[in-house]
Amino acid sequence: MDKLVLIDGNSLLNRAYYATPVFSTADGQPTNAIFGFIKLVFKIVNDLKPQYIIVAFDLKAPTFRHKMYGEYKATRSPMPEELASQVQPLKSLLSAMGIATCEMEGYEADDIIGTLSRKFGVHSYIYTGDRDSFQLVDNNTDVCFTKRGVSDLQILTAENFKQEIGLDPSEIIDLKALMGDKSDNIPGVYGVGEKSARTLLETYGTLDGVYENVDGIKSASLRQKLREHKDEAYLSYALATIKCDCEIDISLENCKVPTTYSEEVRELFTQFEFKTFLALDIFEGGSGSMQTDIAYPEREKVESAYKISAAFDYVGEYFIDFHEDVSEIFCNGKQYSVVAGEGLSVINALKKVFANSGNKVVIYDFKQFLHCVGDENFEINCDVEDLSVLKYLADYFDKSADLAELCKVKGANAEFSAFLMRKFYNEYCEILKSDGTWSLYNDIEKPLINVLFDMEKTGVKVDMAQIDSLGKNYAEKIDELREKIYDMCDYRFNLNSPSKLGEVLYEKLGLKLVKKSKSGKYSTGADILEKLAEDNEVVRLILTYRQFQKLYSTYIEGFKPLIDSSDSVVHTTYNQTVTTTGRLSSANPNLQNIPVREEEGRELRKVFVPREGNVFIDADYTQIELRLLAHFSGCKELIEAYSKDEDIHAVTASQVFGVAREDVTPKMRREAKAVNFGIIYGISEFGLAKNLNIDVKTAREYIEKYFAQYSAVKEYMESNVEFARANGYVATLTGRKRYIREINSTNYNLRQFGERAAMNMPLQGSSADIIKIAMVNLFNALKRENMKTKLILQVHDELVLDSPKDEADKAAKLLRYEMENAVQLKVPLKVEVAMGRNWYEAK
DNA sequence: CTGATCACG
DNA sequence: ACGTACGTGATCAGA
Repeated sequence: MDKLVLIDGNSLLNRAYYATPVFSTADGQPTNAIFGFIKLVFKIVNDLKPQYIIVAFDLKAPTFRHKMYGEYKATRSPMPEELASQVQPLKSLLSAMGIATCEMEGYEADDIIGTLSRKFGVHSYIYTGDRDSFQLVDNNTDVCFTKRGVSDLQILTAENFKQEIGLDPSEIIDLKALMGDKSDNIPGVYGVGEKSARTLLETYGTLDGVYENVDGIKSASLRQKLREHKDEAYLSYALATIKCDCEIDISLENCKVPTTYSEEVRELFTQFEFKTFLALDIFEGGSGSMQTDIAYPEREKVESAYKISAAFDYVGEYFIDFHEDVSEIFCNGKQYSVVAGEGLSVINALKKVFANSGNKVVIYDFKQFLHCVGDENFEINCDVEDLSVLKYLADYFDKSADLAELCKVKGANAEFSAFLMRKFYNEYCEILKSDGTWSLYNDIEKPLINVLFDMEKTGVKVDMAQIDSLGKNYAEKIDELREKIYDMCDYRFNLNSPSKLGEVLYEKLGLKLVKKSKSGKYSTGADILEKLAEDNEVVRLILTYRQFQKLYSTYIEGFKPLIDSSDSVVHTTYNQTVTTTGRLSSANPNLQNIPVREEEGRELRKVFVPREGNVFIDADYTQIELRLLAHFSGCKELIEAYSKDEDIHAVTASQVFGVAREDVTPKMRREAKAVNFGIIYGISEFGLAKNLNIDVKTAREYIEKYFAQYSAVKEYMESNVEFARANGYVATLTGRKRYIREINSTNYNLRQFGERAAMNMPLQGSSADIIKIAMVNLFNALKRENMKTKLILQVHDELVLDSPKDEADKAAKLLRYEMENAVQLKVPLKVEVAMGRNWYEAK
């Protein structure tokens, strides 16, 4: 049977808009929704191979439903401007493409689709993001529902409908009649939600059935609700019913799926800057192949060292998807699947590839590869590019974990991973080169890979005696506290379970409930317990218990298995490709969150020690993000304060509280410090109030005062938000980008979050840029000076060196110099350096 | 496998 | 009327 595709144009354009990050052409026309829409159309045509296609649209004019019920869709907020401006261009494009569209005054797209699905005696496939259309499913009609985004399709057919939805298609109308529909403002029966509506339909079958048996309904309140809102229920039934017998004058002949497209379409794609589509062979004179499919190369399984050795005599580009057991390697037009086994090690086979300076290697996660090499004689003379780092910088949206997943996400065959690397590599390079961030990759991130590898490989030495003795102390404390708490509560329970603790605290001990968590459980977070602790001994003990429990489980027990028993060294892994701001992260173990704020935990830093005969040199940027704020905003007061090396929090305090510098109290300084932090985070009254434990009104006054004093900062923050709104992203000093989809969201909370992220990222991210530059430069300087000093730790604004005593002074000077001079800003970068026999002393 | 909690910048 | 500081990772409990 012939296939007819019916697309709910408005619904899918909307989905495409929110699923695709906002982007625009050079002249400012947003095109993301159009792109997403056409991509989906191509995908449907390609996968389903239908004979006919029609796209139905709603019109602005009121429909028969509005006449029935004035409030119909009244609560719907208008389309965002960036989306509205894409509707007409899409229609023109579809028309140029020869794809039939249909819209009718007085009717919605749903009605058009319903009617057409019954009209021609073909099998219809309805594509929509709207559940209303579920009622249209029958033996000749499937609904392809875009669950999230546009690619996650749920296919509903006559066969699977009951199983997937739990109802028959026609019952969708009865369901809506009872429960209503918030998005369309269909009232339903007030007080009846999905749950009770489904129960009713299970029992009585239809809306009529429900009302015929309304007297027999057990629940008095439900019975009353149904009686009271009977009119609304039947009105809702009428509103939810899709009309399948509209008068539509359209013939199938005019709805054929095009095979090739005119020059006009090519021009429109060019105008919209749709490079992906221009690359397709779908224009007049071409084959009409919609296949974005790449012509995959020959792939050969190799198990003999001899054979692969011959292949690797080739000089040129190599693309390597490295795994110790099976590596995929693409070179010279062919992909080799190298299976490690007796007499064939992938590393050995690759030795001559890396040794030949005429080669260029593209690999996914070079640092990981270097850890696997292990061979002292493995020389690297060729240029090496890391696709995982390139992807991190260029592909802002995809969060796929590894190369195999990336291939799948891009709709390609993951077996040809190495071959596909070339395609991805070229795409990413082009993106970085065209948006001016090639140097961020080439001069910072790429050399940083080797720095991080060296840091990880070197590792940090651990004092085993110290960790054991601390562990013992903590364990004793924990036992003691646990028994005391059980005694005082007169009840033994799992102290580590927040939910049990909540029950005991609030139900058994009858403490005043402050707040419930999202999932309806009692909150027992430290900020809440601290308020209760003022006049409750048990709560104080619980807080202390928690503190030691954390230290013991995470930093003693959690650490032990990660210490190399042969030399007492821990090797963390620095992840270069996870954060949205450009920071590194550290894992297994995380060495970037070793306690420091409380003395009990700070002791743990005595565990980390230099190697024999060495000292630690620790250097911290002081307030680097606030200095960047001064730089970017150009705020005169801040720049002046930093130029004179003044106490910035005290300066802020005197300005915000309107007192002379010498009259600033410690409390005022503390509060001003919180304001300064708040500014960096994209301040909100509520957040500041919570942090300082003051009321929202006071917090608001602080913020207003701050912005009144530092108007340039206010303008700078606003400009970030504006920029993000217009461009969809914000950027750092080096051009590192973060796209913020939430910035134009219609959801207030999401949008607010987007705005705070837009304010924070350039500061946090530029700080990350700067320390990365310093790390690369320091690494080179240490090498240049032939020094044995090793960079071993990075904690966002702090670097730690493990340095032989006889070169420590020189190393400290280099360290300070490279950090302070990584970049030139309008304010000086200040670094505090300290030395010590362990991390505790050096900080 | 997610949420709550808490360690850091 | 709602839910709120930015960025991470580890551990534990309880589905």
